[in-house]
Amino acid sequence: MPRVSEEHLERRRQQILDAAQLCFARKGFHETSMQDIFSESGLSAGAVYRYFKSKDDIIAALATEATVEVRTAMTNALRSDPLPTPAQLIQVIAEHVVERSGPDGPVRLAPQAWALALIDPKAAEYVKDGVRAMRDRWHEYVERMVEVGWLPPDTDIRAVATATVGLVPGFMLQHLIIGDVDPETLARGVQTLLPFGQPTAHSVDT
Amino acid sequence: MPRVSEEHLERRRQQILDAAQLCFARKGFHETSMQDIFSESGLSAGAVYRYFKSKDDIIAALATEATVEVRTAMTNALRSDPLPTPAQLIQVIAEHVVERSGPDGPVRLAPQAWALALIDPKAAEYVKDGVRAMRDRWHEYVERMVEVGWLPPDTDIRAVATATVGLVPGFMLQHLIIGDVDPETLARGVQTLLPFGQPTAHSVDT
Amino acid sequence: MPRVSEEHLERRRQQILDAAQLCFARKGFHETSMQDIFSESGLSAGAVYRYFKSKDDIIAALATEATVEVRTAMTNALRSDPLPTPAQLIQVIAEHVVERSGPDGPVRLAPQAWALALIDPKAAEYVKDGVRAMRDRWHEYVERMVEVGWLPPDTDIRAVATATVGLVPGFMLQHLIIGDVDPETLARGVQTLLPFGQPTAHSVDT
Amino acid sequence: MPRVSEEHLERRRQQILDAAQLCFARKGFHETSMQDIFSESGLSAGAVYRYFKSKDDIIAALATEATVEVRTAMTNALRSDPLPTPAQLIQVIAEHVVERSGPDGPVRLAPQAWALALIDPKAAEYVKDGVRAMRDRWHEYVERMVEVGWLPPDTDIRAVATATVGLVPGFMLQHLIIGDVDPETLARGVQTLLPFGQPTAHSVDT
DNA sequence: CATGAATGAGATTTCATTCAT
DNA sequence: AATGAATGAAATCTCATTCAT
Repeated sequence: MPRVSEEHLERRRQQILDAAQLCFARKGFHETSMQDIFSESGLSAGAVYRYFKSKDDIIAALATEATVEVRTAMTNALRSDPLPTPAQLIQVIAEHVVERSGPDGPVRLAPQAWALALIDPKAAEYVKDGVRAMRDRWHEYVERMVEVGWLPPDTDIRAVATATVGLVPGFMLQHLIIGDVDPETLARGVQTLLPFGQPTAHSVDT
Repeated sequence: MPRVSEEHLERRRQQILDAAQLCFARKGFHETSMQDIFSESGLSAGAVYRYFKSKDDIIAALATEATVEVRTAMTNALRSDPLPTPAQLIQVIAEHVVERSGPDGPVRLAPQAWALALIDPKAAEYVKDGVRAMRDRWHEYVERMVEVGWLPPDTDIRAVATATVGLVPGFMLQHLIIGDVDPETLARGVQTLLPFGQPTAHSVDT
Repeated sequence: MPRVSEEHLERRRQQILDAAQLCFARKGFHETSMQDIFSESGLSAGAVYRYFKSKDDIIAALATEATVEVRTAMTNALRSDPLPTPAQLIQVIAEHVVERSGPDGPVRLAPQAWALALIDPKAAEYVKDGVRAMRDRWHEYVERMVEVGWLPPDTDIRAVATATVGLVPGFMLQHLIIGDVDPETLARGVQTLLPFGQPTAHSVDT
Repeated sequence: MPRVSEEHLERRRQQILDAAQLCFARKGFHETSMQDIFSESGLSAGAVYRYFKSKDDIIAALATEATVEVRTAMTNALRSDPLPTPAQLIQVIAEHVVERSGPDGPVRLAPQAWALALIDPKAAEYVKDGVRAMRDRWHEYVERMVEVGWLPPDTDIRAVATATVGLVPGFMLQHLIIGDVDPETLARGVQTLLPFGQPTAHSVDT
């Protein structure tokens, strides 16, 4: 079936990634055998290995993508005008997370990628990039918080970004592992702590 | 009626767990072979299997313990008098995390346990307990924040706990994966966001 | 009725054999994959399989050729007039061997063909032919040795040919595997043992 | 079955080597699968891999041994008193070769080892050692030939050893591949060429 | 005539676990 | 109680070959 279109090749590649994502989300990187991926994709061993050099290659491709959409959602949200409050921002992100957290959802790969990064130096590279990218978004957001006067001009922006970056994995873990949290609750909690954009903010505190 | 003392048995058991923890911290649950544990512990296969029914049993024992000390540290801190500010509290916890995050440290097991929980229902049970226990501590702390007037009486305590619980895994991931954060920075960020116990709190906001 | 010329077909065939010979000389029959041959020849799988039914076919074609040139050299030398001494003959052959023993040289296929012949009955056929052809040359040479009076008339020609035939593989193995022998040394050794054509021959022996 | 005797371990090791030798002699290194060795030895995969790190390890162990007995036979023969004639010596060796050349005989591994040495640098090491050891024996023999006056005092011993060393592989190849030669014929041929210890030696030549 | 994507059997090796000693 | 030899299923990956285009 040679001399196929570029598009055909890309479709095959995606077919494999889709199958692998389902398998990984269900069984994890290690417990998923290549045979699982062959079966799920409907392709033969040789076919899969034509598109990916190794299982690690497939994992790398997916682990890199796992949180891309969530980050994109965050980027869009934080750049909207007027600046969303922290509660609004986190709610948008949390909703994206929930949407992609079903039994087969790509978000389930994120904790596995974190675990992998502690073990495998190759994986550490790209997982590090992902986490850093997330923190960069928060950094940008905190800058804008300063701009609009929600935080003082002398704010240590990096320090604040470091603190806030935990909101997303914190929600992911609670959602994926315990499963009893929802974006609204999270947003309400954040609004209570960071009552920007509300007249009653921290009134007790004064 | 055993020939050896109860104490001897307990010591052997701990010997195995210590060895396994080092191995797991270095290579992860899956990449660590039982042989690795035999070698590290200096015991034979038969000996290890006398104390633990299976590899999963060892993982369960360790994954349960992984964050126990960090939680204890948190419990102690939040019950001290006067109530620590969020920044003080998180700094104490983060310092405990850092201390236990060396190349062999038990904290490295936590992300692996999270990943495992998504895959293995048995593991999900005890990991869930661990995460819930952490959230319960935050719940208790938020209650006290209300008591001392840092948050309004009608605060949705559960929602705020849900939000704050991410601070610790957020820091752990940044520390373990990227490695460029420290407790002081985190505390400063938290102090900026939640400026309790400081006269200048959110003054920009009014 | 082919669309392309006979010459084109032959050229393609040779192109494949040339590529395969390089691969086989470098990596051996088994370690060379068909993909290696595709790459080296610049042809596609389909193209190669149009000219050769199987990998074994290519091996057969090359293993047959491997020592043809060396045998031709021997034939020419032994038929020259006057009859070369054994030392002269072996030196000519050894020089041909050395010339064809570089990293990619066809002589490197010979030991592989011998090994293959012990395993594969098909290969045994043509390798047997090659070895027999070599022995026939020696047979012819020994006949001429008798003719010129270097060996007695009642010489068991076949027995002598059997003995001498080892000189070439013996040199090949030492040259290919150890690499510290040269045609001159070999010739000197032969001249010492079989001092024909020299006045000092076996003077110790008389 | 632990805490077994040293002897038991050695027996197991030999059991594996014996099985592997049969397999390799019959099918060659590559065509023999590890499964073949498991079956032939009656051991499980795990058992075999306890004693040998890899298939290459087994090959190395056997390829090293393949010609040891033949070399020992040669050593014994050449050191006997009085010095055997070349014909006597080669006949003894050839008989040893024939005895060990049956369908399962270890001598069948020698050509395979030669072929392997051209491809695999690891194998080249030990095969080189084997070939060199063989040449050293011939070197020793040629020295003694000089001592007893069969060759002149100014003989280039190394050159002569280089020439004679081919007698054994030459016979092996003819015997293994064509199968129509026998030690007596070979000895007769050598006697004709190197007529030491006989009154009629090279009489034609004078 | 030529392409090269696809096949799928089969190769080597590892590993958790058992149990005779 | 302790040993460690043995098991054998399963994992990843390769490769000669085919055939639709």
